[in-house]
Amino acid sequence: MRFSKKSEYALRALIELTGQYNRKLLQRHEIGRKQNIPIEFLEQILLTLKNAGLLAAQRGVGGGYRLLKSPDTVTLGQVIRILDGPLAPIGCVSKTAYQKCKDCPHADTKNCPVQHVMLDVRNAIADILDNYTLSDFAAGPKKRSLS
Amino acid sequence: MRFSKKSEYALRALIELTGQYNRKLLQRHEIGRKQNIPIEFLEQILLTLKNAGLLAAQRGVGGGYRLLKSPDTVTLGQVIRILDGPLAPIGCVSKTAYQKCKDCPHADTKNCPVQHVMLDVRNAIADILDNYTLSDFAAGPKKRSLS
DNA sequence: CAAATAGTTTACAGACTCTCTTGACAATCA
DNA sequence: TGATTGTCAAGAGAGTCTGTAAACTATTTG
Repeated sequence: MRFSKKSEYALRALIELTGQYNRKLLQRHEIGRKQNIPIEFLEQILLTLKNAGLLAAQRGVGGGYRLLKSPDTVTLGQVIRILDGPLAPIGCVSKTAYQKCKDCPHADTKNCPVQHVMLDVRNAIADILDNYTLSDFAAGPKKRSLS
Repeated sequence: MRFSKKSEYALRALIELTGQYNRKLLQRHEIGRKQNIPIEFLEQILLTLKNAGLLAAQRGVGGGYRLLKSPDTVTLGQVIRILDGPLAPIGCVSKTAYQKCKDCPHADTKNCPVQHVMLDVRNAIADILDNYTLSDFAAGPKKRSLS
């Protein structure tokens, strides 16, 4: 039950980009060096984030990446879903990418014990990650609701 | 961010075994048939659960598996950790299998934003799964604290 | 004892994913 | 034009996931 390196790198890269929001462009190698991320892999990740509409890129001399959306409006949940897909621990409790269980004898009955507890888990995860913005995140550890 | 089929099958199998706790032995194919689980794969899972001390097995005619521990004392968190490893979404926030970050620039500083939020996530997951017993689980959907 | 039953163990196969690299290409700027 | 920087497609290598297969051991029944 792990998040991928991709997601982790994406979040770390976004710390840098949030720090430069509305300021300057950041190049791949700057981000890679500061956050210690393999640069070619990072590139893929930045591209994915760009294609998802979070970043803008500029080519050529003095080019680089910048955060397109306000860091107040982007949540960690959004970022992780872009890289890792749904937060839900099993497909049949995902709200953004629901998939019907194929082999569960309780499928469709609304009485599946597995589904019930996994939905709790999904909601707990989403409650945290969908309410945590890049601004919160880049500001570093701070008071949060309750653990 | 998915739990494996192994964990899901394990939980479904344990519903059956909890239902027969202190009653009769259940054979692989009974469990497999009722829960619609590929029998040879199920076998591996039951073995793993047995080796973890949750089940007892008996060979020969009339053999089968039974739950060894009281279903009140076994939590879903325990089961999932046996099959899928730690609940934590990244190694550096696992309480049962901590692993130091290798590439994080904040490693060891206690100021890592990623670590901070992921710890929240880990705790949210563990709070649910480590407080949900097989008895709760096999009893089916019921009132739980708060979602 | 013999045969049937049922769990045990080991091996592995196919598909897929994860992490990362490579190389050719396109746009921008000096 | 040439250097810089992002874009895109492909794939390599290792590992994991989901299962299958086959030989083995223990137990019970007859």
